[in-house]
Amino acid sequence: MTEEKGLNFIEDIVEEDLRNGKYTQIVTRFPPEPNGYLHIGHASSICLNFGLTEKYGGYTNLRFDDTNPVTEETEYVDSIKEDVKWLGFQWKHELYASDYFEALYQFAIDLIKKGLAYVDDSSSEEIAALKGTPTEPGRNSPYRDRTVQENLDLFESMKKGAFKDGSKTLRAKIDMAHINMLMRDPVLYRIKHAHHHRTGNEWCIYPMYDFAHGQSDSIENVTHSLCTLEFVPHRELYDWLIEKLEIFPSKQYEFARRNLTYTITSKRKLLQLVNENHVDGWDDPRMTTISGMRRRGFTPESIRDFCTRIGIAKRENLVDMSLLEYCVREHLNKIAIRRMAVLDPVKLIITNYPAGQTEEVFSENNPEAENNGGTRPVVFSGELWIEREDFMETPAKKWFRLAPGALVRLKSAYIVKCDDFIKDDEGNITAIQCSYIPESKSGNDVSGIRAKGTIHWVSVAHAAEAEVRLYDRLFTVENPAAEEGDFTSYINPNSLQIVKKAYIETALKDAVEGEKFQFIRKGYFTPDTHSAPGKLVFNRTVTLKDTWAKESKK
RNA sequence: UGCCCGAUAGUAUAAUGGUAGUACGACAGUUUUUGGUACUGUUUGUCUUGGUUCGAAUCCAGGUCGGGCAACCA
Repeated sequence: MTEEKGLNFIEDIVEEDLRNGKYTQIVTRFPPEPNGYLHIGHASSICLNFGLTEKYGGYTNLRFDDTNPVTEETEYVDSIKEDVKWLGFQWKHELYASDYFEALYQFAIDLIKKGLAYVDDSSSEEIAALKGTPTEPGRNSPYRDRTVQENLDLFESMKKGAFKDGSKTLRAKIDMAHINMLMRDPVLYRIKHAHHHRTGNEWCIYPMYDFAHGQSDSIENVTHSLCTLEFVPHRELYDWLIEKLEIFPSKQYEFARRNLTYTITSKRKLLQLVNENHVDGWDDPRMTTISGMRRRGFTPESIRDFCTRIGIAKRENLVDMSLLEYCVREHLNKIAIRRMAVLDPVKLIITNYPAGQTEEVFSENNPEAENNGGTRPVVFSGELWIEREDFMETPAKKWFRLAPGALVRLKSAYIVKCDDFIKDDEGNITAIQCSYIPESKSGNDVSGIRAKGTIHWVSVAHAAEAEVRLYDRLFTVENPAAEEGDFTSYINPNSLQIVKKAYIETALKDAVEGEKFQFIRKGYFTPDTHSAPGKLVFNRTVTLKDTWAKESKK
């Protein structure tokens, strides 16, 4: 079978490497630093790395880039593993850069012996001062010409804890006039007397990213090391270290990180939202973290579909949130169970329905399911809750819901005609009076009447109650990170609207976390993580498309 | 005033010297007991100037614009 869709530039590289026999299988890795929760941008990277080995054979490792003990925590490790698994991917090996601390230490000694690294006593300010600028060369450190033996001894003392934080570093000896600033004798090791989440107090020197990442890739025989564009200048150093160390030549390739409108994808900024209590935690349903989207009701399938659709390239981008919403609607439409819930209730009284009478009507569970999903019984009565917005005292043009004198179908039940309505002293409508047409019962309608509109309802005497949380975009601007000033000043004050008491049909009473529902005509909903029987809480994942909302604005 | 990366409809992404496609969005229509879904149609694009070529989004040169690079972060 031939591939119809065009390949992205990384797939091109992989196919070329496979075709010319450079590799017989490929190895990739997903390498998060455990200093925060994963977000939609990581999902894209995960899909790329795991997707590549699923497609071309080989495997993908999960590797925690835990070389900075002060920012990293086990809580983050656990959440990252959960999120990757939830997205539906299985890593071959669970690995940690900290597993390689001893190996990396030996690499450093190797470099020193080759005369390619030295211990520098300069402070970080002094190092910066000698670094030069992008347009001026740097100057050599006074400690640059120490002998190999002296460097070996000093480095060993560093490891043994003889020196204070910041007093010494190990640096590569490359070229202080190099056009690439990262090649101007980059720091390889720094002293940090800090507790590490895995190695405890065993080490007091920690490798920098540049001395850990490529070597870890190499140790694991990673063939294609994929990272984001900001690491392009690091590639030269990545290759230099592998060459001088004479180890497996992993290759780094860079792609553009994905950005999404009306949100942020920066762990630092997400952490700020959490710390400053702008949101309810990392898994707040308004957050585009994996855990937030999971709690909001997104499915792994929809997120993976989204990542496939936005693709991978090297140019800057800002993807429309509407595409993500499309993907989740597309999946939920197929799997979500249809139920009726009234969020903003007003009473509808059927004056010609016998007082106290009830009857069961049957309503489809999911018309999009293969065999229709079957039906469930719903109790109908003469006193119902309907949505306040489904009635208009003075109907707009093209309005075909309830209005004085208008006919409307009550979903899965009867057609009713609005005869009158009642207002309180302040002019609020408190009840709508209708008469129903007995011959129009859903399923065997012999009335010959056609109602253009259909609305949902819940019987007053049989309704259960639930809290419903309606979410909107977290920011008021498309690209909060690019705006002037602090991004938190662009937070949407109406991003969460809580409906304390919504009326739901009885079939919804046993809803549990993980279940997906469509509240007919209102959107897709899922029980919140803190929802409990008797105290139900639903999160709105996304609204349905609403062409009437557009029409009514005309 | 150095080096590196990039530029294709509103957005994202294909076309790898040979018909500029696809998806989302927008707009219009058909179907509909969800103003949902489904289906149909319409709309809009190669940053710029030269060059090579029978032929350039693609190759070359210059320019413009956007992003990155001077952490003991990753």
